[in-house]
Amino acid sequence: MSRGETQNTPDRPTGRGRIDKRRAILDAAIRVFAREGYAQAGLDAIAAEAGVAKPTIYNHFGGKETLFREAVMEATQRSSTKSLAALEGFPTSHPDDLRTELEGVATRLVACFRDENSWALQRLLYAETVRFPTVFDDWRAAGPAKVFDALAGRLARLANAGHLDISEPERAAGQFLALIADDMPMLSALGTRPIDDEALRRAVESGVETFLKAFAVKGAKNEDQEDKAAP
Amino acid sequence: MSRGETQNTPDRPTGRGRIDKRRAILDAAIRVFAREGYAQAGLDAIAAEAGVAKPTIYNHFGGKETLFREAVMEATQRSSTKSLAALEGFPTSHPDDLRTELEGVATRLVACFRDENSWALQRLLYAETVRFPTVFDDWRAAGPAKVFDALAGRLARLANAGHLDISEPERAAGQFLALIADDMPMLSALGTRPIDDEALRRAVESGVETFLKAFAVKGAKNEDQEDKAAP
Amino acid sequence: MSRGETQNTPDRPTGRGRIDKRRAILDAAIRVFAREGYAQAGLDAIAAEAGVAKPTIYNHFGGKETLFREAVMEATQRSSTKSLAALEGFPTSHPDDLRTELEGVATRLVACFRDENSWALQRLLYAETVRFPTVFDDWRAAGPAKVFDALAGRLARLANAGHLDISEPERAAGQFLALIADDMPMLSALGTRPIDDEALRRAVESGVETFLKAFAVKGAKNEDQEDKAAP
Amino acid sequence: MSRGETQNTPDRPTGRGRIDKRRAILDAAIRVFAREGYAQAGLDAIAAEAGVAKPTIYNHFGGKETLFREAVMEATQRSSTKSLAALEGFPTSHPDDLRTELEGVATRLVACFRDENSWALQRLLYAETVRFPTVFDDWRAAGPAKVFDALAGRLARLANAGHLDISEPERAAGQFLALIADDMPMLSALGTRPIDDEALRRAVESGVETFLKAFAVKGAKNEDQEDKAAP
DNA sequence: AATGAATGAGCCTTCATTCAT
DNA sequence: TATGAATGAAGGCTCATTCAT
Repeated sequence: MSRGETQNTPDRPTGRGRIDKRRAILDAAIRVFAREGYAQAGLDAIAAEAGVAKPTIYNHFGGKETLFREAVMEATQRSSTKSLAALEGFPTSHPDDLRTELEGVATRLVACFRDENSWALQRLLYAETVRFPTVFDDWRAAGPAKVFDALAGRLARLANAGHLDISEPERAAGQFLALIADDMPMLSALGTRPIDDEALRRAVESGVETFLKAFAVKGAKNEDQEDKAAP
Repeated sequence: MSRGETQNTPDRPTGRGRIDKRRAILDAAIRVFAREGYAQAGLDAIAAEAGVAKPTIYNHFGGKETLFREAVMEATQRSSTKSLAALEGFPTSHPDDLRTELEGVATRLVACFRDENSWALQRLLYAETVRFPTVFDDWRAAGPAKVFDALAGRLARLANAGHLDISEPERAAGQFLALIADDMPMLSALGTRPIDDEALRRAVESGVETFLKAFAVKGAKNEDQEDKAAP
Repeated sequence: MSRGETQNTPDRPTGRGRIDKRRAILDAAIRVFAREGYAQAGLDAIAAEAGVAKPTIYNHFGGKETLFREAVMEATQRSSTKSLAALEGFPTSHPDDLRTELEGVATRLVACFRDENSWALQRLLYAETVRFPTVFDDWRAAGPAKVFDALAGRLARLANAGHLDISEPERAAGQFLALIADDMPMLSALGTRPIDDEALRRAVESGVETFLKAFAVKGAKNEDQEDKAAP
Repeated sequence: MSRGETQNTPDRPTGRGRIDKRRAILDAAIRVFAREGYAQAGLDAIAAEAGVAKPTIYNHFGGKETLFREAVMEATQRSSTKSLAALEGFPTSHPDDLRTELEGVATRLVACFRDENSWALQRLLYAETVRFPTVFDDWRAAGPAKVFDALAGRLARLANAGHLDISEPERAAGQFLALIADDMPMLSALGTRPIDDEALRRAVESGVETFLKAFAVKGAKNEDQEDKAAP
């Protein structure tokens, strides 16, 4: 429903089969592209993994490049939806414990970023933006930009409500993301190895800590800066 | 030291040709690999761009994979050397104006990161770490790890001297880098488009600002926190 | 039997192309392999001679080695069939004139051996048994072994009927073949030059003569040993 | 001394080194050609096995083809010399026991034929006579023809002395060789596997037996045809 | 709509040969 | 003389794409 194209009469089994094949091809394509890269990925492998014949891919997508673009956008949709969901409920209407709330979003976001699908996109984009510049733009608009805007908006709301001392919400959003997630590529070898959960948790916690030290409202009563708050 | 790199003896043509060709091949290889990716890069193109015959590449490197590894490490070396040089002289023995000094290193580091060579490495690593896991480890050890350690050491020295309030220097180094450089991939479309100088300057400045708000020594006399210093 | 060989249904173009191409490739392959040897033979040449594109060879045979094996076995099959046919009708139920009969089979067999196809196999096997030992075993089992056994059986029958004085039929079969065909490699420069028909005829005749001198039943009435039979 | 070319002053160590290298190259060449075949054999491998640099081969032989020709002829010389030596002393001046004498030569000849060097020649000639017709002629003249003639001459002498009943000595020589050696290719898989000694011995013995049955002088007193000689 | 078969183009690699020392 | 270095040519194999069914 979110991104269907034709899907005219879902009750017709004919249409279903076609949809199913299209979906199977896209799924196989993302996997193979992520595993092999664009140039190395073979349509043979994709066709085999999708359980269809090679020409069927051409019937549906016209060629390798279009398949790549559509597969990337499909994965972007999935990834973006998850990330936006991670922002739901933040901030609460009464952000009593801001640190806990920030750690909550941060943890949920990081959980999205560490998803295999997300890394696959990351690697494919780094690898192929030179050859397919528009893919990057489409990805940014459908993925990171949405998340970024949503986060900035929420931070702005918190600032307006006097819970944070932020003058440029977009800058703050970027720095928040940087502080909680910039370690991940190194921790996971660019997404190719499992991340140590504990190390990741500490990095997130520490990122939030730094963010709060920089943007917390000074003299606020509900902050847990007991270690530095002198009477 | 046995087989130096530069070895400036232009009077002896013997052996020079070999060194020159090797170097020409490595240079061409990085360019072509960065432009096309590992799988898509053709040894034909590399040979042509290096001005040598294809078998010469095999005489020197044995094959495509080894050439890739050596080219990456060569570029890593260059990149790492530049970045380490950017850290030279930081901090000065008397860091009177810490903000200015931090902006200095940040600006110099960011200048390194925006270098075409650096982006090429970044893209190649994201693209090929799945296939060549050891390349990632070698790169990290010879590049980012060195810069990271050097920066962490310098921050630790500043903290020990009472100029910064840092408990975990390595964490602070990571967050410093994140704050000043995390924007770059998006600003430059993963290194494929020229960065807006002014936008980059503001991002660096803002990153340093946030870093200082989080790690500056509270109540210090030489800090320029006049905007927040309450009377 | 599931996928027959000839399957004469020229009205159904479906699938015929496949069979035809496969056959054309095998034919071309034997020719080129025989002419150039395994290593020197190029798949380009085979494809051109077969009138197909190079990848078609890979679709059908998977690679050069498999193509070689199948081409050799195909030629072996053809050769073996011919040789076995040459043994048909020998001996007749009433071998009145044994010399004439032996000269008949000998002549027919030698005609098989001098076939270009047979020489091609011979040369390929001598050349490549070092590299492909199993090819030799397969060839022997499908070719010479069959002919040899058939001949030995027929000689045994003649011996049992009292027409020849043979104690070891297999040995006699080998010696018969040696006597009638051992000259051929030298006469034809290992199959690379046309054999002088008259020389070959005399060699066969002489071989049979010697065979008979060694294995004819002494004192038999229907032998034409009038020249040596002393009163 | 037999086939030296330059070899002006063998006392000069300079000349010795040259001779040694030439010889080392020839030895390596025969080995590699025999093992790999002409097309597959690499000059790299030959140079490495000979312990010289590749251009040295060109200095000595001019190219791959000439090296092949000379290596083959060198091996032919060796093989031919051995085979001729096997004929020495046959027949003795008083051939009392002809069977034993024939089995002696046969055994000695077969021992030559089963030599690795001899098989290498055989395989190379079968493989390359199509491409190098003159090599075959040179080989035949320097090798088999000599042996054949020598054997035919000796058989003729025996016939003239009344010890054998042979009208065409050359034909008899060919048939003798065929009878004692025609089994060898099959027994040894064209020289690629060790021959069963006992099987070979029986084949030789049986070949001589057949030869004698065909060419022994009838009614001779010193023949061991006790099984057939009726009083 | 889906597929088996076929293909033109291209790539990695190897090799016989030559050049300059 | 002997060699390290370089190269033009060619070979085996793969792949994205199309045709006919």
